[in-house]
Amino acid sequence: MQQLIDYIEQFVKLDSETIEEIKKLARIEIYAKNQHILEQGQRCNKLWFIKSGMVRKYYIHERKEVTVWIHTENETFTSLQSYAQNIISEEYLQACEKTEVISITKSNSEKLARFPQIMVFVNAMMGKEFANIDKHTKELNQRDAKGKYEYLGEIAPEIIKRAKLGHIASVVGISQETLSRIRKG
Amino acid sequence: MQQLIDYIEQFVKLDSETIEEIKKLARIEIYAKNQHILEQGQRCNKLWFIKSGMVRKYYIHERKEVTVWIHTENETFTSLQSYAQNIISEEYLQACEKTEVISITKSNSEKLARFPQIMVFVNAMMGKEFANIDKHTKELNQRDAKGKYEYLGEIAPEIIKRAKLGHIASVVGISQETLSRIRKG
DNA sequence: TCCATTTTTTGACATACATCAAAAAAAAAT
DNA sequence: ATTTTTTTTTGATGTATGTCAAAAAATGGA
Repeated sequence: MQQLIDYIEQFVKLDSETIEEIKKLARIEIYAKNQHILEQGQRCNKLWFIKSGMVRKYYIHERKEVTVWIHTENETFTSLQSYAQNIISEEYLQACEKTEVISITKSNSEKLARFPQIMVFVNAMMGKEFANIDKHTKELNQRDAKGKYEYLGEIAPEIIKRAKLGHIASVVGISQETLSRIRKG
Repeated sequence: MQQLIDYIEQFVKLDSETIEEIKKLARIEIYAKNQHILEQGQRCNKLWFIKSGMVRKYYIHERKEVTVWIHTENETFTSLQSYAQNIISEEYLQACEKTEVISITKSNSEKLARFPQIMVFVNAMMGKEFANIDKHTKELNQRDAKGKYEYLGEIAPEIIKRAKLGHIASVVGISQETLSRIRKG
């Protein structure tokens, strides 16, 4: 649990009461390699923080998987559309490796909302996340296949190192074969 | 000003005190065709709502303009990276037509934050905006040039009708020539 | 109304990348 | 250790779309 506290404290200092409350409301979950954390059609009512492992977010388009993003240690994730709007998810969340996460349910996170520090954290995190997505989308659009791959390497080296070729290719929107050729040189 | 009130009330009912405060803190601004509302390098400290007209958000990449989005009546806009993180903007905001907007400065919007209804509105709007960008990015990536154009037509018919060819092409990430050919049939 | 500027269209051409299929390599299972 | 399955690599081929350049059309000003 300490890892999550440390993560939050990068954004905002927490007092002990708030820390206690977080500890009370958060849960540890463990997923095996390839196990799904969330499946398409389910309602996503949790936020997760990765203690260890790797999680892939993807959806199916015309019978093919499209990997949206891959998260690693000390990152948070959720299926945002589903979580924020309480609709069923179009996305799957899947552990790529044996993965240990800390989860907070939506109703528990709403209990935390009365702690002002938590709201500051949530807003800061959302703002940062939003700005990042915005930036990455622009960067990827402007580059050719090699450039896309290299850009991903800059902003997310862990993905490049640990994820499978096909998943990486899908994240940046190129074919697996093209990525294989790029890697050769 | 009533237009903005109506817009907010789509998300949340406002009491008269809150309405008065909004009226006090918001300002009307008028921009001529092609006039810039924000330039690259400036800090963006306002949120805007369009009463009438059309606003283009773009940035320069390798000496060429890349149009990010085009907003029309009854929409809000800002340069989010700059506004949220208080950094200088990489984006320009430009009126495509004679445009009338309602603006609220960041410091004034922070004054409004003590009205709970306003916070509900801001969160709902941000969540919706976030989910939209997420969705549109995915949709556009999956389609060919014609499909991209048609998708834009579905989600933003006003853009298709009123914006210039080159700007529309840039929004969906295809060349102006290709879009011209698509339109021919 | 005519001229100047901007925007759109058209044509010719080049190429980056997807796709399909099959081989090779790596990982997992027995 | 062998076999099976999964993942990655390699080769051959096709095509959608970008780019460049010039003409046509539309727009706006004087």
